[in-house]
Amino acid sequence: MTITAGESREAISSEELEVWRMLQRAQVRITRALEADLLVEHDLALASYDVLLQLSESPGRRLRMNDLADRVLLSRSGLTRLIDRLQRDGLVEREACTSDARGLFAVLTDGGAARLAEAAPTYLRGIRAQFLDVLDGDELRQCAAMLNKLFPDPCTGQDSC
Amino acid sequence: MTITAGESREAISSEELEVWRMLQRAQVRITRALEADLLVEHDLALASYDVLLQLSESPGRRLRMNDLADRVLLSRSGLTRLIDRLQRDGLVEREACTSDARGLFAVLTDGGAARLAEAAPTYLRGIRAQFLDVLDGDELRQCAAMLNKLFPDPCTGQDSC
DNA sequence: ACTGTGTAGATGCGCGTACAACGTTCTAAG
DNA sequence: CTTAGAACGTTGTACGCGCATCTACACAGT
Repeated sequence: MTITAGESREAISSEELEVWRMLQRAQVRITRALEADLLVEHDLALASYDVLLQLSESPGRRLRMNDLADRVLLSRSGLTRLIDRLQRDGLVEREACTSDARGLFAVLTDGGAARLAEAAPTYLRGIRAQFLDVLDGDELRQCAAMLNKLFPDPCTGQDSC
Repeated sequence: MTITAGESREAISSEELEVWRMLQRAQVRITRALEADLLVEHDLALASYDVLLQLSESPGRRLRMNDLADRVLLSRSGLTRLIDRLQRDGLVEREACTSDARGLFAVLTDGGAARLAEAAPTYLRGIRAQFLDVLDGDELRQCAAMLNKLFPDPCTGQDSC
């Protein structure tokens, strides 16, 4: 393997690989535990919870489908189906966009807000148990710093309408 | 919506929540980029790569289905189907366990090892680009320390036979 | 108004996964 | 030896996701 100036051409040590593997395992493990709790206690998938949460934090409890898809890390088609289900369950409604006939808002209903409020304690408890409680303040700060480098700032959402 | 819809012992600050969310986003992002590369360049899913890798690192290039399922973070049925596919493609073979007629080994074939060797550079390059290169040595050490707390003792695999 | 390019969502389809149930085999108690 | 229960792996089934595709609409240039 050729070595040029710059670190990116160096071989990867087994320690580095191990860090990566542990990261994967930890993330999957935490996410599954969290989702299982939500599913058992509130019959709510993690993706659904995220959608409800994003909507609840948005002005007017509404978001364009496109913007929402970006925030929830879901494909457009995936979001369409998920909103279908949430709408069927009465947690969300679709509303046309007056200034752009292509656009559609997903709007959180009162029922959806209530359901979110119900589930929030479970969610927060899970995060604390699986993640936050395990780390101290310094570690959390270090973690935040690393994440900022890993995930610069893609979410400059532009809302139209 | 406020954070404490229900009562937790200690409130979770929005910074903490934000760290968790970024962790989720970063992990999904990295994993998808990695999988996309593997798929495009070698027509190999990430889960398949992991199976091949685990087998290649195991004595005799073989592992019991159950042990393998644990290491790859897959359900038993999921692993059955995945091994079906890998076997169909000639990358893996099934072999009976002589001392336990219930048991089955998944065995890496020469073709599977070759395919793994082919794909490894892509995998390693992806990890470097998405993860390792972004962090410096200190950060990597901090990350390892945190992960050890989050995921105390992952792989205490006991091989039978 | 007309046409071409781009964007917003929805839909057909195939794939991969998990859950539950099943058959087979191992193990221990009687 | 017999039998109950656990463990291993596979199969039926349903579900969620993404890709490619489609329709409807927007906006610019002519």
